[in-house]
Amino acid sequence: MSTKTYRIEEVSNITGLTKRAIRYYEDLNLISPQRTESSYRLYTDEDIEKIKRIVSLKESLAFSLAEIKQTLELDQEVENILSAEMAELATLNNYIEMIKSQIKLIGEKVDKLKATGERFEDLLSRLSCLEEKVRKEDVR
Amino acid sequence: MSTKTYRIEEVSNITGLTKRAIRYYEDLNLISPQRTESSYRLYTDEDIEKIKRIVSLKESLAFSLAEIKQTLELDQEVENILSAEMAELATLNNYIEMIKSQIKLIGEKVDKLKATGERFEDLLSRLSCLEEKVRKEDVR
DNA sequence: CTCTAGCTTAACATTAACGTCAAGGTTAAT
DNA sequence: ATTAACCTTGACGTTAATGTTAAGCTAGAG
Repeated sequence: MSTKTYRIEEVSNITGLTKRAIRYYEDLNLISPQRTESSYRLYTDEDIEKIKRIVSLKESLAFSLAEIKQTLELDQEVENILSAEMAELATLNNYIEMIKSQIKLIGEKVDKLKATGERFEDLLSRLSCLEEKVRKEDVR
Repeated sequence: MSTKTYRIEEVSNITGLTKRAIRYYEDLNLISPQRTESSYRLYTDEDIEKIKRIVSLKESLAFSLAEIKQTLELDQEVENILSAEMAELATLNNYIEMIKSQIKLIGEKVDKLKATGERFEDLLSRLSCLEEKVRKEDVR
């Protein structure tokens, strides 16, 4: 068994979270790394996996109001262009790129959410199996 | 044209937002309802549609850290049950229901995100048409 | 006309999720 | 043994997105 452990800075680099955020998650009892005698936090690969799951769930956070505003504005601007049926080529291509990146972003969020959903689908089917089994034994 | 207007409380009931939130969105320039002479806010059906879009985008917000924690805990508890391969029927069915509701919730968020995505897909294809058209005219 | 319910702005409060010091202990290389 | 580069725990600051309270107009029912 690989018993390698990591200190917080390394974990920060691996997960993309700040050290502050990682400690904060510990305050919230999302994670509970071991400690050295001098109370340095030591993270295992398991801890890191858990943190990665947290990050994935967090990243599927969709929109702050500021982002919603931008989204609606982009929408509106494009609608204006479309109804005017004219614009410079450069402008058009600009907007096309912006919309493409929006679509990509949304797609990524959808994927992450779906991954979480599938995880639960899996748990559900396994639980259902167990339930059936237990039910039969109870009858017996 | 239906010129019906609504006062803020009505809008609150229709959209499920608090009056405070609705006013706050106005501060952020997400909406700009008309005003009566005595500066009462008057919302049109269009305003309400816009607010509904905002709500939809907001609801696709996936998880706060508190929710993430619950999600991970549920996951863990189910894993424990599964690995122990035993539990009372009532307990099992409880967890099955909890997981089902998680799955449903995630499905709803995915749907809302997808709706937003499709909206942009539509804009993109219309923009691309226009771009092509403009490009041809430019060449001419 | 009056009263109540609803509207307004303004201002301060709160919660989540961190950022940013500060003061001091630890580790490891030189 | 020293020093730089880590780590620790506070504690206070910040931003977004509201909640709450207050003080004072307004609209509509009776």
